[in-house]
Amino acid sequence: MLSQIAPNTNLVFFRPHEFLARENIMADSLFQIQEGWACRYRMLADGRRQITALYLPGDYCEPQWALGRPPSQPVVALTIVRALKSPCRLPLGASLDSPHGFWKSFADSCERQSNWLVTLGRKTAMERLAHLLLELFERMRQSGLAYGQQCALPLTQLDIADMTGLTPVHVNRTLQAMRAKGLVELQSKWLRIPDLAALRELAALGTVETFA
Amino acid sequence: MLSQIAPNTNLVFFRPHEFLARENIMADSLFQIQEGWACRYRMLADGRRQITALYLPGDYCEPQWALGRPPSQPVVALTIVRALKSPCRLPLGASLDSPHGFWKSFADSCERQSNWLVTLGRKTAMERLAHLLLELFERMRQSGLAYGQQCALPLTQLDIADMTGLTPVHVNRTLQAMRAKGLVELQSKWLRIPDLAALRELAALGTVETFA
DNA sequence: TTTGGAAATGAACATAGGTGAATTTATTTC
DNA sequence: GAAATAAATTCACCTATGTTCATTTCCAAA
Repeated sequence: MLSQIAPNTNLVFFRPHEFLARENIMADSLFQIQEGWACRYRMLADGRRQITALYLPGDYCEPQWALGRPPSQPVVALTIVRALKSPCRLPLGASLDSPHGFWKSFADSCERQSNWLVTLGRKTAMERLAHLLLELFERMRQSGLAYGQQCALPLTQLDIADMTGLTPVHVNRTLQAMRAKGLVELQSKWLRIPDLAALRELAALGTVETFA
Repeated sequence: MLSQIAPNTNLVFFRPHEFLARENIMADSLFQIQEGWACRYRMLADGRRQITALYLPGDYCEPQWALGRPPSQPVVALTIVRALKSPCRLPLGASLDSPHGFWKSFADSCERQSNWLVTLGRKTAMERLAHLLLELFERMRQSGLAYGQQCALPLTQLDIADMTGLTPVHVNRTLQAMRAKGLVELQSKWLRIPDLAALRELAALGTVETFA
């Protein structure tokens, strides 16, 4: 794959908790995650935290930086991250018509963000978790990182809480209820979804949504 | 201003409740709102609704359509809307470097959306309302539609509830509490903010945020 | 000017999810 | 493989917000 790396592109690594970008500091480069997970978030003054995006292998971090303004939220590695770094200004021969690549990725992330507005604004705890686990599984599968009904899920229950707008205690309670119903298996950073259709129904509640 | 309208651009009108776009039906054109308000939303199967974007005068509706995929959520007029309609594919000589125009507008809407994730995920009812009223006031002011500390706000309390992820009853309670504290005046579709700084502090809770 | 429907308000009660603190189980690290 | 640290789990109790339904106020249409 090395032969596909464009000029001005090089490999970089981050350790867990290391920043890929800090608030208000102009990003000079765009990353494409090769391996590992990262997240964007915002902290409130009293310590409340909300994760606003997750970056998985294959994702660009962060498409919006190409629109030419400094990151308004920090991005931090959740695991060891290996990424391709390239100059920030619309790299990658981004054509609006190509069904893949940068713009596709950007449109996907906009749509996911909009789906999360619905989930955070209107869904119950169990529906939120269903949405999250399903979305992550589908994204991992699209990158060829799912194996049957399973995939890696290197998030702590605290991370999950900060993504779903719940408390860690309630995430724990709710995951147990979901396990009891046979909706998910989740242990030691590994997710299995025994019944995809059931989880989809729970997450979407009848709306037509594709987690892409 | 008529002289500034590009070829292939023409004026269109919508009545309240009329659709500017429907779910999954490819938009053939992009609107720039001249007058009136519209919103994008999603309904769940049991009737819960979440508004995911508001379109005010000056806004493009909807930047994402230019990325070449059908709208995933309907857009409906909240008031009488007058808009400029132009062919959908990246109109407007959109240059990435211009500090205004299409891409600026797009980046703004991405950032607002991300701010709403934080608000819906982590903020209390009063903080949510403060965020909403402040954002709307600032946007109206930037379009020259605010007068001193006041501006039009043609939303019902039901609309506000569907934007903030609350119930109409609780919106009502909370607005009254805010009135009692002298934080806002809101009556007959008109908003006045006696103390901008106080409302900002309540909305942001110490995080550095600009509602742009 | 009336009138009919929408919007706002009010009040009593219910509950999903939050809080705080302790305990147990995993996971690193040396 | 023992110690140290982080993550998950449990429990008792609490509260912000939801629910239901009635009442009042506001407007727009005739």
